[in-house]
Amino acid sequence: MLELHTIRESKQKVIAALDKRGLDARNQIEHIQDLDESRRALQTELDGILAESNTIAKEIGTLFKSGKSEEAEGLKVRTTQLKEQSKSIQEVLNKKAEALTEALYLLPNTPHESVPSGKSEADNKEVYTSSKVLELPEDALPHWELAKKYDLIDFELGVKIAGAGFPVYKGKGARLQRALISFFLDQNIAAGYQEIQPPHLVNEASGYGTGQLPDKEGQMYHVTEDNLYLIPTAEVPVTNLLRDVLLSESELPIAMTAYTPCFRREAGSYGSDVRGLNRLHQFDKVEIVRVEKPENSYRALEHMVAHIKTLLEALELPYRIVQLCAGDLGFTSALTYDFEVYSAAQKRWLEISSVSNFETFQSNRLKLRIKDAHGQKQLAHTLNGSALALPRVLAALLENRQTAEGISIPKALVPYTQFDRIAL
RNA sequence: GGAGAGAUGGCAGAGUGGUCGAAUGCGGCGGUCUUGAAAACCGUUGAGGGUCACACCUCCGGGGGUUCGAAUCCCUCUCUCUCCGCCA
Repeated sequence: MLELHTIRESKQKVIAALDKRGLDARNQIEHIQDLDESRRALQTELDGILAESNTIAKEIGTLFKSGKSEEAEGLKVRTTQLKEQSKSIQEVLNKKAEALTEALYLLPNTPHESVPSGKSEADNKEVYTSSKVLELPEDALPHWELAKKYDLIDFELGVKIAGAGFPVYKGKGARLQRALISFFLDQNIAAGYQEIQPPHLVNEASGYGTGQLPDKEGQMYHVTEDNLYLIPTAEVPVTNLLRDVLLSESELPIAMTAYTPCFRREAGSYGSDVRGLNRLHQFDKVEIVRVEKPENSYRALEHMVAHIKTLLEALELPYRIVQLCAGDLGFTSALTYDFEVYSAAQKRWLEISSVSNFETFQSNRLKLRIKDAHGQKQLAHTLNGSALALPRVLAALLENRQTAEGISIPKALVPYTQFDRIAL
């Protein structure tokens, strides 16, 4: 969530930044400011009362010890009054503080200055395109047909076991999936990321920590019996490893990578978007997460982008990078690059990675801070990116690498798959 | 599922009603010594609010209560650990 002092000190800037997202936050910001001011006024009033009552309590103690119990009894009357006062102020104060937190939770992150303005996907800015886009023959098949032809994925069986959006990978399809996971993890480790295997269920505090709650409440599977959530991405458990942590500068940067399945309810999705592997309730993803000093975070973001490029190049896939416009930016992000792979058979771009700098938006909720050598504390910056999301990579591999003799496996993957072709 | 124990600063760990924001150790920071480092020794070192800065206030898992006064007593919730049972 946004920092209160930022709102207090640069109110107009915050409003302008949120306006770029297409959000008129003037009233919300005013409301927050009112709550903040009245909260502080009440706090000051309460502090005064508590100070007096502390002083009297000490006096009473001294009086009792020196045997002047009558005088002490006299003072008790005053403390009783103070107690009543402080109690009623405290009640109002708690309500204000709660309302303030709730109001702050509802505000999305402010976009970085360089984020292009715009309303939707259509306004995103293409910043890089890899060599040339493959031309496939007219009879090229989409991946769901290829998956069937070579018996790699069974969507119907998934429906029987769980429901739509829960594919069953079989034989070389399963092997290819596993190969991709290992390949990505190994590449990430080689780039300096520490491998983590986190829990796949998280508690409520973790959901709030990275910003899925309360914003995306309905998009996560909720195990109500135990009040746990199935993770929508490894970002949640991995970033929350650092919740309530005070880091020393020497511990930075922190770079972690994790493979996990991801679970998303995708309530409201429909149509051709959900065909095949395009949108699933359960999918695999390898994630990278970084914690950085504020002054280094944008350089780190560029490094992440460069690293993800190497993954796609190793897979020999045509791709482009787009910078999301303010209107398309995720709730928690200040700047996001999306990687999209071209699906020749579907004739469309498929998002396979999203790399973001959250600046202090997450760390403010997480209470993730850095302490420098002089004892100065500041919030860390958090970043993450997919490296990479599996299903669409798999889809793109199948579609882009189909030949009359079957599907050829990129060289870099062969050591992992142990086969270089999927044929009938 | 049953029984018991516990939750205190970056970490470990003392503290059963006022002298406790809290002993001690480790870690961190500064210094002495050293060519440099280690060791040793000396000093320093919790977090949040508030203030120009002080003052002041809050915080010993969360919430409530008793009391003039609570880390300490009571209630409650959450979580952790141990033993038993069940089990991959």
